Amino acid sequence: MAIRDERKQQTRQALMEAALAMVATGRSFPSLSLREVTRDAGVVPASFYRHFRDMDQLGLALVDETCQRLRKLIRAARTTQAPGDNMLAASVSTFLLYVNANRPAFHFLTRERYGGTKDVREAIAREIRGFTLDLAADFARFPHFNQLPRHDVEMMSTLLVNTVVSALGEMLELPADHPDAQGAIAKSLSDQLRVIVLGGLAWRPGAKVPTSV
Amino acid sequence: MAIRDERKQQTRQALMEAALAMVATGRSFPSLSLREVTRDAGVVPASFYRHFRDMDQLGLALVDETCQRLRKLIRAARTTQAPGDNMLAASVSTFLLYVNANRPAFHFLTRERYGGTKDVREAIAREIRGFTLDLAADFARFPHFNQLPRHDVEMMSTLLVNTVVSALGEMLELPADHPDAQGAIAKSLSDQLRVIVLGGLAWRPGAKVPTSV
DNA sequence: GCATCGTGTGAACACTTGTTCACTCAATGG
DNA sequence: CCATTGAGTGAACAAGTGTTCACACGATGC
Repeated sequence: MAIRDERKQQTRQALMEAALAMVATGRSFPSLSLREVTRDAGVVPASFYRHFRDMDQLGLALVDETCQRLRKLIRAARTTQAPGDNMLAASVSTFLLYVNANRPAFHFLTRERYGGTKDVREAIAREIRGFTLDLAADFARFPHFNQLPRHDVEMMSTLLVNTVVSALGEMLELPADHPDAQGAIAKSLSDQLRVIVLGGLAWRPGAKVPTSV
Repeated sequence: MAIRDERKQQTRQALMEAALAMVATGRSFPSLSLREVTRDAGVVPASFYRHFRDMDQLGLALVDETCQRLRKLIRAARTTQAPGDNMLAASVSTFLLYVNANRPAFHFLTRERYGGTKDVREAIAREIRGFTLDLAADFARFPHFNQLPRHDVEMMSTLLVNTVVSALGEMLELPADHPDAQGAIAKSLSDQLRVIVLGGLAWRPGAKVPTSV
């Protein structure tokens, strides 16, 4: 019962990787055709239906699997992370290593975050939110922040994550091997994160922000 | 020489609005077909070529025109903006009004920022950068910030703009008339902007941020 | 008033698309 | 060992695609 399933997963993987590779070269996922994907995967179009009902399902599977893989990696990295003064810069640099090691996956997520179908966008938003909450939990253990309302800490986590995601988008526009420009982005990103942390330290809950909306 | 050009601009506009409307309903621009657009615009496919060489050119024109329009609006709003303590919240609320009044345009820009072709992405990035520099110029006139290096002020402007853009993306996922959720986003956004400003006030240039990348 | 210009037309083209179907034939399990 | 299962095949389909062409016919400029 092994060989059969194994081969099936193999072509399933081929389909997903073909789609991922095409997105990584600049195509947008919704513009990929089923036939293109099967062609690149070295399989006849009809075989596609043995694995996915349609392209939308492929997209969802792609989100799930790439997110699952990234979550594992990030979780592993976070536990081996020694807290300290230059924690930010260190986190940034390991994050950039991830990105370069998983460019196609990040490319796909970045493009489909707003570009994909409703289901895909929601799946990605859910993943980002989950990651934000994890970060908030970590963050809420630090001196000043453990006295802030949970809501405020989440607000700042969201801000941090958004900032990282923006830098990610900027990085993916660069060619893969451009260390100078990547270094500039890294510097800018860790400066920005530092501004946010400084702001968080100066933050007092519920202070003079008129909610005039 | 008036009537002819006028009618031409009219169908050109129809083509652009048709594309914009389709993107606003959730389609991604690269997946639109030339024939679909002409059909929605009430024109035969061959007429398309009287206005654009191909769909890519339509996309670029769409970026240019929507950005131009938005820039005018924003510039007008900025000059009528009285600086003051709740400037942030006021800016946020007028910004949200813009977004709701120009949903299709913002939808298009948000989706194509990472989802479009290289040319389109670069055009949008250029626009955002231009806007960031404008904001930095404004910002550099305030007490504390006029003593920071230009580079740092731009870094913070970028951070502010990225934060607004993230909130924008979140807003566009909501249905158009959902004042409660929009209010929540507005509150969160102005809190986040406040964190950044607080961080900027606490920022000292070149202070203990190790560039270990 | 008349020749010219140019937007929009409708038909035609060669292709690609998603989906279906009956089929092969190796792995599976009793 | 032999019947069954199911991943992959290749052909066929109706429908949609981008692009081209000669043509119509009203506005334009002399």
